[in-house]
Amino acid sequence: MYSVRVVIHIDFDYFFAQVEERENPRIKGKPVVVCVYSGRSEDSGVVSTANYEAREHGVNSGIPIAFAKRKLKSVHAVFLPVNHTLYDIVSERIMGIIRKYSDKFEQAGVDEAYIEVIGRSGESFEKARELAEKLKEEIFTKERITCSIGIGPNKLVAKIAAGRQKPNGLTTVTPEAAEKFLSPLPVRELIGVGRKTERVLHSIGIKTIGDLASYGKDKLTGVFGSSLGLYLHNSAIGVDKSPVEERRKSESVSRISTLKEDTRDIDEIGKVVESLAEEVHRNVVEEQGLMFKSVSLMAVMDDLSIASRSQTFRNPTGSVEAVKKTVKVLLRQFLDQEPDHLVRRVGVKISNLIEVSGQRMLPEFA
DNA sequence: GTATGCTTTCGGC
DNA sequence: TTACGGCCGAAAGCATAC
Repeated sequence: MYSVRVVIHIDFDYFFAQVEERENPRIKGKPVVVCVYSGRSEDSGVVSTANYEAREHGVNSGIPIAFAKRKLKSVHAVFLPVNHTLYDIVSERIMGIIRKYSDKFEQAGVDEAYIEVIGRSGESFEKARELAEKLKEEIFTKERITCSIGIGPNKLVAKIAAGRQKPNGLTTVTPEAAEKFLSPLPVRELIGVGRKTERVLHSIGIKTIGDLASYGKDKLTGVFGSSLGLYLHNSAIGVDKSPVEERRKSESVSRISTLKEDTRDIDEIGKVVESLAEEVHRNVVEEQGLMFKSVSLMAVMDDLSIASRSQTFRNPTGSVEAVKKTVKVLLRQFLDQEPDHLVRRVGVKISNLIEVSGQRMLPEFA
């Protein structure tokens, strides 16, 4: 029985743009910008991922494409549309390599994974580092993709470690070093600390993870309650017992699309919503063989404000009609409740996914 | 008072 | 002129239960 775990977090560097560089090495060295074009006009849309050359010019994820083009006007930059099919294939191949190095494996998104390597590294962080070096090398040799790796005693420390040296980095934090490693970092780096919690922490003089660690467990539970308080205290001292475990591909499936123009015409929006409903249903029920309990409608208004409405059923269902009917009801409600804005983008989400124990569903119930 | 579960919003990539 | 995706899980806010 090992009491010390060795957890490795692997994060593929600027993944989408790096895959594009790999597919066409001639673009390497130039700024590469992978874009999501919305189709509304020539350059409408945003930047998904940019390589480091583009980032030097201030081009980062999420900025409008037109903005990025302006910033890169004077240099020879490459703008490409996203190609998710390609990135998924490359991701799966790399995940396959990572899995070979692991005793426990957990994928965390398309470009991230955790592994636990206890048996192979014999509790030695030195050995884990050698393993990680080999892993990086195999990924690069076979797939021509670099990644940044963090090694730590748990997922929390490994993940933060991986973020310290990018791109193509490798950072090891031993259990003894964990607390000192975390202590200067801002509390916001911890999972569980969002804007609101950060503000509360700041108000009681806690800015860094070190401040949090020395604040005292009891005082902390006094402020945040025993559950969150204890969680924060443990995180601050580098303690995280959450297991590395294989998980379902995702907890929810959603599709969103940008309307041809801003509108509040319920029939116009309804048509789009219906086809999104069919898409998410196909993915969840037909492709993944799951049932679900919740259906949500999401909307982005003309001022880019975001709103959503959802409904949870008492029992799981696999019915496409249930999805279509629910989103239409939610859409009608939503338009009544938001009289002041036009709708720019609209989306449908299915969540609360339920495994259907091996049984194939009868078509009449699907 | 705290835990739990649901809904909505936030924020990272 | 000022530009603006598509996902996902985390965080926050609230209601209810114990």
